[in-house]
Amino acid sequence: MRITTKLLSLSLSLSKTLSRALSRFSCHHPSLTPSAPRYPPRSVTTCSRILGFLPLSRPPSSGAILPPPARRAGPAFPTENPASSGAGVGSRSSSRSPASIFWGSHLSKDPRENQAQEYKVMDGNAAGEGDDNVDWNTEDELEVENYAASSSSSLTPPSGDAVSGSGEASSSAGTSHSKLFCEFVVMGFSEKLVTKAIDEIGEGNPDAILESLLTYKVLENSPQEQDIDESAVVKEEVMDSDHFSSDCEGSFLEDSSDDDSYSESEEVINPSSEEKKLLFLTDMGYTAEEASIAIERCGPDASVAELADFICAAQMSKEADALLGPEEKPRLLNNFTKHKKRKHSNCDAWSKKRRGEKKLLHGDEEPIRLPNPMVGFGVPAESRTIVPRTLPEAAIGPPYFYYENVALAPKGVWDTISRFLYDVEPEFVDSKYFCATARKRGYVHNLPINDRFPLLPLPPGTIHEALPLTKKWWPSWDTRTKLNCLQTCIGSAKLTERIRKALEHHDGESEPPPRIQKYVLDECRKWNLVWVGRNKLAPLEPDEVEMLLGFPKNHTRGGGISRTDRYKSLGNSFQVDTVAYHLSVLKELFPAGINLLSLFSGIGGAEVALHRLGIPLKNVVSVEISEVNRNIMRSWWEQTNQKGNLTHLTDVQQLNGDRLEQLMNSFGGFDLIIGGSPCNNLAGSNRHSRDGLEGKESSLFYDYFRILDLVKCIMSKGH
DNA sequence: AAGATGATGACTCCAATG
DNA sequence: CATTGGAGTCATCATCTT
Repeated sequence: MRITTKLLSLSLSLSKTLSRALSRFSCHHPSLTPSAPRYPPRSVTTCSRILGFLPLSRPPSSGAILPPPARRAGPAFPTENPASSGAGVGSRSSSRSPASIFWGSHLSKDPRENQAQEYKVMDGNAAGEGDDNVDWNTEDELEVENYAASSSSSLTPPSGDAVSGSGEASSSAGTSHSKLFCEFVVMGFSEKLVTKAIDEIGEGNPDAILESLLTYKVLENSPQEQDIDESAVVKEEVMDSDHFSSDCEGSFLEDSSDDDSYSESEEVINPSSEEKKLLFLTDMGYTAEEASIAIERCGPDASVAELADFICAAQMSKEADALLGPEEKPRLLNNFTKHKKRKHSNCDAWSKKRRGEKKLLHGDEEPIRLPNPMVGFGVPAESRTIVPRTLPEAAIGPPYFYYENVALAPKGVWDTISRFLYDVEPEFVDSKYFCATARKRGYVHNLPINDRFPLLPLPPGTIHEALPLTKKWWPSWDTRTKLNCLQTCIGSAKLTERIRKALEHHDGESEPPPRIQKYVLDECRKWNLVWVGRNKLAPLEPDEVEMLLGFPKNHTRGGGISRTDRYKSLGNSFQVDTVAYHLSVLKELFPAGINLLSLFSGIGGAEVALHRLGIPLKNVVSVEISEVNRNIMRSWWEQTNQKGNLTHLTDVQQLNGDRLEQLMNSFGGFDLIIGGSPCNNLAGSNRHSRDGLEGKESSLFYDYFRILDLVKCIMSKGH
């Protein structure tokens, strides 16, 4: 029944190694530590494929580092999701373009196609007049003055604080290396090996160079067993990748349409996600056979990480068969097989097993835990001394980056996010320490954390301060002082009517009976209701939500935006004061202003935060799928008399290296890359599709990483 | 067509309890 | 240490109404 500890830790460490190896395949990731379990040939192949191995002939800069799992899988399953409904998912949703079914087609896409969806806003001083409509107190003082179009600070912040160029790429690469060289380095080969290979073979034959590099890689690890087998696998998979874009296309489409024909059947829990995982695993370099066996054994609901675990474990157990003895493996397989019939993912047994695994681990293998209290590296009210953190070298900017998502994600999600984002420890913060509403979020960033300061004026800290008119009607038995998380839906009028009737029934008494109190308070907490009259509760108005989240009043109002859309956009947004506190350290680093790449911009929480901090926005490239949200931000941009340039793009998936390089060439690179990718597949409120990081929308996280890593690469290449 | 409404649990953490 | 119950969560869908 129990899996042996040996196999468990083996499997887990392999999974971790795999993920680390994946992460490593950017020019900023340090090499695997010598002590780490080696898994090189597989990793090389895996990552090479994920990197878009085959188009060696393509311009290096156009290469995406890591296609998200859904990129190909999404359109291969013609669900009902086209752009129209996709846009409704929320401010950070992103529809899948059928044209982007395959990486290859992506690469060959005319960059102008993306440009066509883009429009330029407000060049220079052509901004709209007055900011009278904007309603925060310090608006006037904060308006940026004396804007000088200096680009001197665009690449290197003046302070040496956290800036120590990313070692590997800048040390020997310099600017003299060819694009080919850079491409191989990006793939994860050491500069030494690449130099050696190119010297031996010359630049004319990339395929031969690749062969050599793979050979070196194998030779490097030859003292250990198993490598002979693996080298064979490498070859095979290189071949696979050669016809990867042509041969597979048809079959994938056929398969998916077949699936679709019985997808309505209730026995099939989630065929498309199964297929997705199959594709993802084959992308990772496993054979289709391995992948489908894993899915069959682990069940249709196993995560990709679990499936990878399984395959690794199976491979290792196969190889270690002679050593371990024959009775161990069947146990392992049996255990995994048990999960096949589970109706829901992350079953208890699995969770317990995982928990058990983690207990066996130590040191940095600990899973990420949420802090209690959730104050991150410090909040304004708290005067504890901040321990200076040490960032992994690969994480150090430029550029700075800042990533956000819900703190209460399913287990393992933050471990994955952290691993991809250069092993930076997430900072979990509840906005209730900044304002009158809770908002538990995780932030992964490489910003300095000393000398932060809060936005002024400080926002109201309690419900009564934020909504003074409610104080009069607030009963003593409602002890809330902070609101719960503001979400995308509000309580209905019918609900508040029911509550009113329940309360009126006990109007003569001094207090309603405990049962009624409990009912009312439960509903209040669930729907964030506030007291607006005798026995009268009401959901928050959109402008109250704006205020609580730190946006100017009427930020989301007007211009054809419906009330429902306002709630939705606001519910998906940053809490400005919280984010601004973290970003405040940029003010002295970039006195002349910053160039900003804002992914999943939504209604512009990042831009508003920086603006309120008094940090001039020089060049802002904002990517946002929802037209409604783009309109909101464009309107804000004009109303606040911005002096910089705003470039709006629609789809993060279409932002490739070419386009990025083109944008960066025009103003010298980004100082900050900020974004919170879609949370809807992670959020607890989602009963329907809480699929984790591999979910349809939430998997766009990998695009955040892809783009961030591209920018890092482009910037380290030097312009 | 857009808005309003109600129905739809699971997962995770944590404090209290035994 | 294991168990239990409470609390909270950037949501989605079908259906009805306006």
